[in-house]
Amino acid sequence: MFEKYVRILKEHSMKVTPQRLEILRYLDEHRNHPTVEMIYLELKKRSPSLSKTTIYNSVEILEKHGIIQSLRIIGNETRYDYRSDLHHHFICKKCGRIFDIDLTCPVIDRVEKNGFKVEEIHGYFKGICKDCLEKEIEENGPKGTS
Amino acid sequence: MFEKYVRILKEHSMKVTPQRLEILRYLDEHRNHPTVEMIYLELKKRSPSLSKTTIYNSVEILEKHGIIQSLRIIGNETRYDYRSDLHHHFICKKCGRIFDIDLTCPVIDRVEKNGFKVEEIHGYFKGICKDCLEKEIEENGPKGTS
DNA sequence: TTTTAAATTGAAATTATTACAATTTTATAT
DNA sequence: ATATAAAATTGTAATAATTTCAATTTAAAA
Repeated sequence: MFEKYVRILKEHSMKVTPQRLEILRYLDEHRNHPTVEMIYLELKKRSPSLSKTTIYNSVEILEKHGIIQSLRIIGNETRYDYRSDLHHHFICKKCGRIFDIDLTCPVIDRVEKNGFKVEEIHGYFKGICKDCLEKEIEENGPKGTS
Repeated sequence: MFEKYVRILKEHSMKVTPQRLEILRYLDEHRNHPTVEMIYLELKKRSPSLSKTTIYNSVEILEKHGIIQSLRIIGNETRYDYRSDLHHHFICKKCGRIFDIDLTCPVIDRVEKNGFKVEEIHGYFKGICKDCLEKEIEENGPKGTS
């Protein structure tokens, strides 16, 4: 059940705690780029003694070890992504869902050509997702037929 | 002095107020991607009755009209950029300065090929800027000679 | 099993932002 | 120039997100 996450923590010489395992599992199984609040409310159902500070501490150290990644794509809250590899994000302005975008960034070279040493890239795309576009067409007819 | 900003506000049918003019001028002349707090502290020197709420209100409406742009590149605060055209940002992890990066994004097409309609792009690059890299070389010798 | 360093917890503090009601100001019509 | 109405500014209070901190508990090494 948790072997996978135990292994990850041990690989990083991090202590294995039930809280960290639950947080990792939640992020891995949901992939919904949740806020601390979302993780907290969900996990608190099964572990009523869980503290929100623990979530803050855990996501901080998990990110520091490069196990997870934080996002600041919308609103005032930080969101967390189980994936830590380089990829971008798209947020739908209609439904609010955040999608992972698997693209390698073709402009790093050009930025580095200006003398910058690039260590991280965060690409945030905002617009309307496929599903919401299709719904719009159903409702309004194709190409805004009025 | 302020004619430029008066013109911008009028073009958008926005009321012209001294506060808005000062905020626009500050953003235009500094280009340091300041937080609300930074704008507030600076402008308050000359206009002691200025309210922080006014800064929040103003940057909100200026952004809504596409006159300025907001950034969420580091920390918990929103930063503001006088430029509203499409460009990216680089933050130096050493000196904390934020640089404008003028690159057109070559991946929009590929994102849209996946069915998304892209309306905004925010590219955040993090690393070490040219100046800080050069300082490192001065201090440590070239290529980490120890 | 003991020990010790690290993690968890909950409360309090801090920081960023938003809400709101009273007052003032802008810009239009007179 | 003046009156008016709508909108902006202000200061305070409320909310929301995050951080700090000290006490307690726990993980894992000896």
